[in-house]
Order: sequence, then structure tokens, then C-alpha cells
Amino acid sequence: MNYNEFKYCGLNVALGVLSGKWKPVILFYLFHQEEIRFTELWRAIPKVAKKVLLEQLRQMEQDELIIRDEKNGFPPEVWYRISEKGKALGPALAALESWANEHAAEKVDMLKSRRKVTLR
Amino acid sequence: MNYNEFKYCGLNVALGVLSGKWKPVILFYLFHQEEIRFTELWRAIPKVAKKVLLEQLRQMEQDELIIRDEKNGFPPEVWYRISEKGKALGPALAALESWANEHAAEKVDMLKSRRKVTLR
DNA sequence: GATGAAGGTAACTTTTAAGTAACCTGTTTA
DNA sequence: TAAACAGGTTACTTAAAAGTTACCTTCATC
Repeated sequence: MNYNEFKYCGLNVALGVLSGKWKPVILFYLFHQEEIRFTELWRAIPKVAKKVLLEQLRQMEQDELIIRDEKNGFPPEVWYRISEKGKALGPALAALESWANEHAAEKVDMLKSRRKVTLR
Repeated sequence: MNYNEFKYCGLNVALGVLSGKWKPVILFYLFHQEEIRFTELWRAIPKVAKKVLLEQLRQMEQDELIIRDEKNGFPPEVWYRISEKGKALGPALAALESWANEHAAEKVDMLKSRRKVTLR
């Protein structure tokens, strides 16, 4: 194994599509809500810049994790939802989630209001 | 769910410890080899700067994914190996890996010399 | 006819991550 | 006695990611 081989290894590819400051939260919302409008999502994530949120959504769309649905009309209405390919990430995300709960509880426990969360 | 809650959610914590350009490949080596010397690792990953490799190793050590073992003597001899906590990431990484193989085969297939790979 | 709505874009700045190059440590070997 | 070894550190540069602000569209309402 050398680095050039590794670049195209599945692990790297998968982590690649997840890398981006806001992508995990976006996925999180879409896993729970299945359909959300751009502005609603934007307001739900209070600190993200519109531009950056758009960039991340575009990348995720390109990676086919999410689907962008534009109704034509005014004011514009754009819905995002998770794709099958995106949904298929569920088990892997759940595995990461449970690793953190079991092995990095200190960090996770900073979340005061614990809540069972399932990504499936 | 708001963003502040999400920051400490397990998914974000887990992705946090994995984020870093060279961390996946480091894990990859350590999953296959269990013990590797710094310079050996450095030479195995041809393009990484020593400084950066060290930074990533330090972070992973802090996150307790890996264990640094220093023999005292000269020339220095430092071995890195995966910890139990790190090993416990195996199933999650395997899940990511297999997601990529099933759903992003185009990208993974750029790896000409395919080889079955297991992270367990 | 100005204002506000939703979903953008464009130009620019700041912050963070990664990369480069030179140097340091003591022991061994040439 | 000078070079090579392994594992670093330091000071500095570059590139990439994220953030800021202002502006655009087109229709509806004030």
C-alpha cells in the first residue's frame, strides 16, 4: 500500500464526501426531516454563512448525497432531501455515533440534553 | 436540535477525530501493521511533511486513537501503534469503506490494483 | 413606488491547515 | 573529525476553507 493507492481507497472516498464543516449537521437534519427548504435550514444553523451553506449543499449534491428540488415560481422555493445514496450512509454514521458514545463520552457528554438519536 | 447541541453530538465528535489530511492513511497503516516507527511511516507516505505528520500523530495521540512508545537511547526510536479506542473505530471505518465500494465505486475504482481490505 | 420575500452570486477578508527549509540532539561509524 | 542516524522543533510561506457584506431577481403586498 502506498499513498497513491490509498487516495482512491474507499475509506478516503467516504471521508472525503463528509468533510466540510457543516456537512454532518446538514446530514443530521436531512436524516430527521427528509425535506427542508434552504432558508429553513439556513436559519436552523445559526452561524453558517449563506454562501458556505450553499457551497456545502452543492458539493453534497454533486456527490449525490442529497437532492435539490426547485419549484419554479416566485419567490423561489428550493427543497433539499436526502438521496438513496445518502441514506445508505446511515449505518456508517450510526457506527461513528456509537463509537463516540462508547469511547469519547466525555466529549459527547458536553451535550447536556442527551437524547437518543438514530441514523437509519 | 440546534447547532450548539450538534457540536457535541457523537457523529461530530467522531468525524472530528478523523479530520486531518493524513489521519485516515495513518490509521490504515496502523490497522494493518500494529506497530510502526516514525521514520518508516514518514517514508511510506511520500508527500507528507514531517512537521505535518507529527502534528497529526500528536492529535491522534491526544484523542487516544494511537499510542506513542519511545525507547530511550540514541538514535531515538519511537513506535506508534493503535490503541483499543482506535481499534474500536474499525467497524465504523469498515462501514464507510463498504459504503464507498457500493455507492461510489467510480471513485474507488480509480484504484487499479484492487485488493480486499478489512479494517477489523 | 418602496419593501420584503427566497435563493442566489460576486468581491473581498480572515482563519486554519498544510507545506518548506533549516536546524538541533547525542551516539556510531567511516 | 565529520557525517549519518531518528525524531524532533522553529520560523516562515502557501493554499484552502470559511466568513462578511453588498447586491441581484421577480412577484406580491403596503
